[in-house]
Amino acid sequence: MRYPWWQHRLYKAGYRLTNPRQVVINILKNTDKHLSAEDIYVDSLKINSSIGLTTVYRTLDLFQQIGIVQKFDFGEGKARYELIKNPIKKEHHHHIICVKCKEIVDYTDFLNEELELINKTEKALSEKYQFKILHHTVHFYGMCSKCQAT
Amino acid sequence: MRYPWWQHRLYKAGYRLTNPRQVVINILKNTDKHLSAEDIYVDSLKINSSIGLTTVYRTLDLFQQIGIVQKFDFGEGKARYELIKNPIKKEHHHHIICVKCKEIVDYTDFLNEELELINKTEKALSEKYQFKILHHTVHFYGMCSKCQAT
DNA sequence: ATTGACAATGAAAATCATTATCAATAATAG
DNA sequence: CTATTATTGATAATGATTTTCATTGTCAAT
Repeated sequence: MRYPWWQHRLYKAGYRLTNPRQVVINILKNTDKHLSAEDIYVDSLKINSSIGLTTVYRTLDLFQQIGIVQKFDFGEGKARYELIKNPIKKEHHHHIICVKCKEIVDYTDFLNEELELINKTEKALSEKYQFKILHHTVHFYGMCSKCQAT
Repeated sequence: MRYPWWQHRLYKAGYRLTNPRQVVINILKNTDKHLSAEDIYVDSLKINSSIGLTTVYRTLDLFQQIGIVQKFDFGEGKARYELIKNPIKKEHHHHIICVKCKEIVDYTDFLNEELELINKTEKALSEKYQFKILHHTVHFYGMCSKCQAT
């Protein structure tokens, strides 16, 4: 394929390639953090100072719908976004979230053991419920050591 | 124990038993839906017309922190709440969410197969990352059949 | 039963992430 | 290169959640 995978997805779904979309992709590609729309907007201004926050929101929403980006809600009152990682690759991870201070810990333990189950589940669910599944999340919620002390 | 489990948790964590808290618990106990704060507020008015929306929010947040209630963010722009279900019991379930129309499907398939892995993971994570884990979520995101057609 | 300390409440205003509106601009087809 | 649309950006609007603060309720100790 002559285009990057995400560009393929854009075209295949009938959307155009624009500068704001490239900028957002690049920002996400170059971080391993979970960025909020605001974070991405601020970063995007460094590259193209005319990009609007609205466009960032629209772009992230679009990317999420065509399966380029994963949207996370950790209960902070705002969403965070990440490029979808291949579950087979190392970058794939899950999260532990403190219900009090909202600290987020990424973990990669047991992902191999989980992979088979997830694949099996994903396959069965997409047939049974007629969903085209794009990605999944596993979140453990609890209280971090600091907040337990309080 | 002479008190219901949730009441124990309240007292153990140093909180008082109040009418609004009882009302919120009762509403959650008598539904299998994922209610929003507003939903719960509306229902609570039928029981005690002087309860405020603010208190509902505060109560849900408190319950979430002491492990009575599970807070869900399905990406609708508002949170939903549910009493924590015992993973061993039948009521425990996970979710499939349409990234476009936000339809939420509960599923209980493969939960038995999952149980062992979840328990093992939960134990290991709580030791490794020093979290007191209260509950977990598994979400599959995709596009429902209706939205695929559009 | 009464009281005092302080947790909890409710009303209203404030905050803040996200979305709608709409005229201007840019990307692709032909 | 031009026409046709998708896309954009500025702004205003929305709506869920939080803050503030004066009032009230809970519970342990009288």
